[in-house]
Amino acid sequence: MSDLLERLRGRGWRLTSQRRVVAEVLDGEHVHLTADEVHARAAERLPEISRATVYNTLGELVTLGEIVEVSTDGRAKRYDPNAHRPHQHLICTGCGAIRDVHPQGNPLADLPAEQRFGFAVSQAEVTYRGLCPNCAG
Amino acid sequence: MSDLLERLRGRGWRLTSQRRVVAEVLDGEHVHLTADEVHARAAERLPEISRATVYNTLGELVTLGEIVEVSTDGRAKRYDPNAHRPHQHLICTGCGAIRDVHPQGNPLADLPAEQRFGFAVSQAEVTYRGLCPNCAG
DNA sequence: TCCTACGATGGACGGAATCCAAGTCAAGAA
DNA sequence: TTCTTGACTTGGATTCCGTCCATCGTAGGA
Repeated sequence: MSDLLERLRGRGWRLTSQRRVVAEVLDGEHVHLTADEVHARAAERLPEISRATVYNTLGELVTLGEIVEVSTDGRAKRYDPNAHRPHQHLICTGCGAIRDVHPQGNPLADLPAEQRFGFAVSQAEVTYRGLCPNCAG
Repeated sequence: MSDLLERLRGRGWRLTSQRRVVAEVLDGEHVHLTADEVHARAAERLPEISRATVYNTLGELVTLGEIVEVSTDGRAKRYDPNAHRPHQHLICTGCGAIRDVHPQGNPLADLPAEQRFGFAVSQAEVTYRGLCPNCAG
């Protein structure tokens, strides 16, 4: 059993076949899938799984901090299984491909106190955009 | 007539009452409105204006670079009329309020060449999140 | 093995945005 | 000024993404 499933069990999760399959899909693919893509891959192994269950499970995994929601454009959210290493995203403006990137520096430190307007700023998310090699050709 | 309408005319826009009203709404309010809020404010002056027209006009203004689309959460997109001065956004995780902020430094420079994977990176968008003074209370 | 509360199901529902065919009108031409 | 035309507007239907809900099923403890 994967580390992910171990952790979920440790948190008191009831281990159903549906949750197992969703977790395995995310654990196996290190890409950024939409909920529908997760559902499609899960349904290959467990044909009766419903979309509602996939949405529920994804939401729970996000709450537990095991995966991260990525809202790139205004389209469907994507789910990033690489939640334990902090990173940012680089998105192709042509085809929408997403890569994890690790910029230097700390963007949080770049926001001076007088630019915080009394907010308790806790997070800085950076999205880089540009054309990928394929789309630039 | 406002500068914005001047520029649009210069670009060959047919100047309809609907477009004029939408442009005026955005020019007047320096907040981040949703398409529906733009429609509501526009309808105060031009009751028959349709949602489709508001969406069309917003899309055209985005293409022309006069306004910027902001996808904060998974909810409705917001439109930022402050497109000519580069800036980033600070969003309250409690109430969703948005402020324009001007961080120091250049996030684009923080992405080393070996982290660009051949992309022609042209833009870096930073979203800060935290609790605003009201929500922190 | 039995119980039961937690989880799964799938169809209905909702908001956001787009599409489309038909009607309207801004602005250049005469 | 009036005419003409293609760009623009309209609103209802449609799609897409996601959530809700009543009902059914089942994991896992007793």
